[in-house]
Amino acid sequence: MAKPRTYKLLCPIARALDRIGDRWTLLILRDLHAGPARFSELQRGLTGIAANLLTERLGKLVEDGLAEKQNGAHGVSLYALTDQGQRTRDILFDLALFGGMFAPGGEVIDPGNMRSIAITLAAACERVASPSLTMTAQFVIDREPMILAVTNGKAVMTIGSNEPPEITLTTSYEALLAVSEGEIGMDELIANQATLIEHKAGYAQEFGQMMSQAIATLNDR
Amino acid sequence: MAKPRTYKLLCPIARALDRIGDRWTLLILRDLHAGPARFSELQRGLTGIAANLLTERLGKLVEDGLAEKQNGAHGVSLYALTDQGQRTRDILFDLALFGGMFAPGGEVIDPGNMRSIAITLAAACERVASPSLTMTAQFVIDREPMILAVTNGKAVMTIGSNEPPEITLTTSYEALLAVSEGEIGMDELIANQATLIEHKAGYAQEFGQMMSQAIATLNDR
DNA sequence: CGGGATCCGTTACGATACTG
DNA sequence: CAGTATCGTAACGGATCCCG
Repeated sequence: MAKPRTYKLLCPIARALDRIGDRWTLLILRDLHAGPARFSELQRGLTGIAANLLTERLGKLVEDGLAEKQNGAHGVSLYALTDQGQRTRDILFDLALFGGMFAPGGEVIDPGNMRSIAITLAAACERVASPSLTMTAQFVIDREPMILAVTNGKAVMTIGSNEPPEITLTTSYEALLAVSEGEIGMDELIANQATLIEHKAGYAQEFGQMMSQAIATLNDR
Repeated sequence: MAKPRTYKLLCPIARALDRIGDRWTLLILRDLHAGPARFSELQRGLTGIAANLLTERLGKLVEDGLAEKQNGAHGVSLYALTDQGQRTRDILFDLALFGGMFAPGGEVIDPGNMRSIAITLAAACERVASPSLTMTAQFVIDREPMILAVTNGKAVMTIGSNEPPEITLTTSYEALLAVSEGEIGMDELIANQATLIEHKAGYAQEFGQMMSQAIATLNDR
């Protein structure tokens, strides 16, 4: 009788899962937390999602008021989180920290773009940042720039380069993975496989310390 | 090729969802957070889950080290969270608070047992409890007892009656729903549709205040 | 009766092809 | 580029049966 598969329970957890519990939906939200994205950008980042599923999931997110379709420049349309959609942030933070318990599978898969790790890095940094910390750091990973804005201990990572950073870390996805797997340390990364530029003096040490601790929280097995 | 539907991505959120992202799994964990449960108890609480799915999900949770099968008294077997499984707590807390944004569906469905609301009540109480608060409260909802243990601001709700409470609130599921929907206030609940017993003097006011605020956070639309 | 296993119709997903 | 359409396959839902 054309009934969708919903839990139809009064429990708020079930109500939440009826909106964001479907396959792919939380990963779409994950990517949208790194800033507005176009359809093809999302599709590229979600290795292997079928176009029709992405269409359907985005449609449901819009319908439920968690995302909206914006008209960007040059007639391109962008999907962005609404205020309500932003409130999935804590859930994704927790999932990222919980998922660190499990060893990743075998082969390294090209993630398509860096959106998939943006919120994870933000979660890990926020976990270890002191409540008073404020800094703007730029990451350039495989030539893709992203900005980590830490404001009074709250961390947000956004794809692009909107704000002038106090520090820039340039490295590769694979090298960063090696760090997150504990194969090399943050110090070795900076020494051998990355470039760290201080645009303002005195941020390098604090940044390095934060990142070391942050990445350690992603791998507490 | 017998490949299960996993994301196979390095992102820890994807790794997390590969363990707990399947349909029903998070709801099973929700119920297990209220204490060890037998198969039939879980099945009754998860209105409509097919037995084979519950079997499969439990098997995967055990395989992934998130739950374990215990041998209880009289040869009954119990499923319980492992330490790793306990770490889904924050995720469920956030889901409960996020899900409060959405209005529940039409019909009131008998939840089968009270496990489904245990972690939600704990989440709401912890959200509003001061970091120094410690108290033990008993809820008896539709004759089912559960214990809310708040320790230094951390809240855990467990089915049963293991600890002597300082206060007992006896009421019905429907009345509690009416409060959570804002139809009646906590004070009206206590006055008309519930019994509040202080086993130690002086806890009633603090308890009532906490519950009012807690339930308000479950309904911030 | 509790704790599942088996079977089968229905629904959702995944891959590819196609269109404005 | 941003989706729609189609179709084979995998997962789910409900029922029935089995076993201690």
